[in-house]
Amino acid sequence: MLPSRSKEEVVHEFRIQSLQEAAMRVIARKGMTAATMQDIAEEAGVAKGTIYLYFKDRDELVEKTFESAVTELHGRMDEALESDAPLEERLRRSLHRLFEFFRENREFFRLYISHRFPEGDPQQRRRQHRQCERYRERTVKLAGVLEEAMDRGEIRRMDPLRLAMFLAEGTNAIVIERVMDETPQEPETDAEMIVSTFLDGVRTKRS
Amino acid sequence: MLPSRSKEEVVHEFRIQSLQEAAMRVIARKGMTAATMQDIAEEAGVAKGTIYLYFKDRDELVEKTFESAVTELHGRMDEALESDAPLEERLRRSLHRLFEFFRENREFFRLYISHRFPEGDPQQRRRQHRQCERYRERTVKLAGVLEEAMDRGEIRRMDPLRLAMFLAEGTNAIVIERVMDETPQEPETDAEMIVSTFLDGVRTKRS
DNA sequence: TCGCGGACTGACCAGATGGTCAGTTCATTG
DNA sequence: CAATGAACTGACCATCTGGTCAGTCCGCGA
Repeated sequence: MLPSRSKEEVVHEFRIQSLQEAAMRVIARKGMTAATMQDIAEEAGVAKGTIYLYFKDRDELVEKTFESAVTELHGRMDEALESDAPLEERLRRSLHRLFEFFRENREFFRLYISHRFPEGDPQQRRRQHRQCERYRERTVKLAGVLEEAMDRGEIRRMDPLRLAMFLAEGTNAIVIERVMDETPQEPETDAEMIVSTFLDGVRTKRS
Repeated sequence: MLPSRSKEEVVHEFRIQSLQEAAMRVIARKGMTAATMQDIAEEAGVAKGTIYLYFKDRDELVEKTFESAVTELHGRMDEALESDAPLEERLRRSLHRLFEFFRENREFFRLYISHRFPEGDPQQRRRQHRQCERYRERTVKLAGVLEEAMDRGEIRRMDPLRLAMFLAEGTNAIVIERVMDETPQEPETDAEMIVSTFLDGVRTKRS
């Protein structure tokens, strides 16, 4: 049983969430650096000062926004990856959830990729380091699954991390097209194409 | 024979080039939006105002800088892609040049990727559209080569553009690791890993 | 009904940054 | 040597934006 939260706490959390959602929309529309606090406040229908009642500063707002969404996404994908099905099936399911998530949360995409290459001095960059790590988590997790499959002899042996990066970024390419060019398509098709290319390659076999 | 250029023109072009190189270094160090005109001027060893003698505004400086470098990179890669060797060989050579280029021009990398997801209003974004196109060029070119290979029966038939995107982004992943984590390695190794994964996949074949 | 206090507002401030331009430097030329 | 003007400088300006805070609003309890 969850501790019964007072009405105030519920309202408070609701505000936080709606501010985060507004931030996601604005960042998606204008880009990470171009999205101003004023923009986000207007999008959320509050005054700029109100945001500072719920978040210490701009960085905290962006960080928390990113954190919530990425936790949701990674949770869904990990669940699929952790089953005991064969690699092919696990990859397919995990990719399916990835595409599904980005189809539901198109806004999140820009925020997501803007964290891959944090800007600013190395000093400033340290603050974003943890968020960059969240991105890397997914790759490391995937590398673990791949290494396991190598141990079982399902795939050939090679550097698992590098292979995971190749797969993860290649997958992103498809997401990029879907989100940026607004070409809706069944997640199944995309997932299938990636899995089969990854596992079997594209070369025609000569009998 | 090139039209003999006057001494002034030579000096002028030299200045432009050294300003562009300074811009590349600063952008690589501080990031696209954090790099100020003051920073770039200091890096080039001139006063801020001097930059405006050679470039209309900040946008033009960045655009021209990007343009020069990307033309160089694409030129090198296209040359490799356009030979009449089998696909495998062409891919290998092209990737080799890509890795080589980024090893020589680490600075360019941040500028390169920052153009993939232009920020700003859709209205402002239009100015960057052409630069975004330069990025896409490479993918389209690659897609053409892949389609040709499909026609010849070298690889199985599928959406060539999507396949090219997958390959191009997957390749970027490796470049990212090399450039960001500063782990030098022979371009040959990376290129070989990508080509073999792409062509043959990773699944162990059962006889 | 009154008054309390937390939620909210938005004018305001300080710092940063792109861009300007009046003034300076200096090689060239008559 | 003096005059010229192109190259260059850097103080200055206008604007923008993150963050502040004195004041307003409003629901609720006495």
